Amino acid sequence: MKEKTIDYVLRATWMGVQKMYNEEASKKGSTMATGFALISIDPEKGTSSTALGPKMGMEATSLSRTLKSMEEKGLIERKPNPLDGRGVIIHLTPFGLEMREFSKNVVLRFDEAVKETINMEDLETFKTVAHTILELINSKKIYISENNIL
Amino acid sequence: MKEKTIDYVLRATWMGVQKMYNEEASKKGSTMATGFALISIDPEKGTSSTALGPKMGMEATSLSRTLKSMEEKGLIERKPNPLDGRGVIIHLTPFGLEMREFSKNVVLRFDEAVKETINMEDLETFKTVAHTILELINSKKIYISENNIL
DNA sequence: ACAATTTACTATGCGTGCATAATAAAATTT
DNA sequence: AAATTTTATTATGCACGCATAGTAAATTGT
Repeated sequence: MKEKTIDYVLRATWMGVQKMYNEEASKKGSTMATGFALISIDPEKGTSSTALGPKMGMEATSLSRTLKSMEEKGLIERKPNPLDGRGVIIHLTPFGLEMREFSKNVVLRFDEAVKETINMEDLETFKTVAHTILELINSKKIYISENNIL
Repeated sequence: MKEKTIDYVLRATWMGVQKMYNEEASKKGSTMATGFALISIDPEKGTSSTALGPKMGMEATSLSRTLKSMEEKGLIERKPNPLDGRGVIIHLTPFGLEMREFSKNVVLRFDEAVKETINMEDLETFKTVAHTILELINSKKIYISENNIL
């Protein structure tokens, strides 16, 4: 059996987690990305659109459609930022808060299940390796394809 | 600084790799998924549609659109399977073969870069942990949300 | 042989994230 | 103060993978 490349392992594992998260979320008529967003919104002070993406580890613009559907579902409200005419602060509705608890539990229980199954040193190694891979990519110094330095 | 959950680490890392792969592929007018498909198609014997998905670690149906666009771009040809009236064998065109080499190099160079940066034991641990996480999910025995056993 | 089931696809809707572009309101320059 | 640049946000096109549903050919059961 041929050795799997690192990208394959990463992709397959993340896809598995994603699928599980979507299955869980769909039990409540929600989705994975919605759950992540709910978790990342400050339940008291709210969170600006711009801050939300980075907080979730993604581009700020990637949430446009998700936030729109969350508003339509009554999970969030967008209130103008009194200090900045451009700004918007996203607040959770009571329903949003309720769904936030559910989403948070799904994530935490999965995290616990992993921690119960895998010993701490190995998990630390896992995180460190993942971090190093990301750094390697972002260092833009790996020579990948002929034409360019990434 | 709060500890990141395992799902977060996995997701962020895979997203980083995916982004890099797409940037590389776009230099040749291709995409990540197309590259993965090219790599997984047997250059000599070809590969059936059904076998391709699982070979790439995904559902067999997930490739419908990708394969269509690959055919339109002249990367592959679909030939009927003489042994099975339902079956189709996907073959690489000369252009497909050329692009396959490129894609393979991108993957292999990234894999090498990772291996040069991270020591082997840690990488092995990484792969083992990833595998264990997937097993944990697929064992369907983790209790995640209230209503159901996943 | 005929009917029922299974298998190999293909197509399509949905969610997700990136890139890009547009708009409007700061902030900065001049 | 006016002009330029930057920043916050939204919208949209594209790629990707899953789920679902359809079609046609093979297989199995009777």
